[in-house]
Amino acid sequence: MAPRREVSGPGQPRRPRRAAALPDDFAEAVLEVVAAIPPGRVLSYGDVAEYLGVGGPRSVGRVLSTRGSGVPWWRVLRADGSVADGLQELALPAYVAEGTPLRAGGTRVDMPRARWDG
DNA sequence: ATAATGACGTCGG
DNA sequence: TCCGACGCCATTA
Repeated sequence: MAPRREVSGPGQPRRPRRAAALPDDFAEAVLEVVAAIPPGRVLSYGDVAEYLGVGGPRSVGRVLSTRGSGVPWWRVLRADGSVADGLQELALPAYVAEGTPLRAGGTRVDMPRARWDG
């Protein structure tokens, strides 16, 4: 089936322009899932990876880091409900605004209650 | 090709 | 509950 791989054609755009060799497919899938998380709910990086069935938590984190802009990235955090340092300043207020269940202290999300069952 | 790094996860103390 | 160590996956030096 098929011809594939016409390497002789100079027209192949290729696009290894820069990094992000993560298949756009994967990146799009991640962004899609994140965008689907309703306000007040969250998912861990591992949850997203497990949901997609490929890659790992770190891969998901990389996608959000590189192409995270445009989606509610704060709804994806660590499995223990903590947020990467540097993002708390932006994420915590968002949780309060969305009514996301927080643990005592208000520095971590109450995962058992806030985890989205997509 | 190997080592180091990162928006992670799990285990042991 | 807090901290450190090791494992995973993909990218970069």
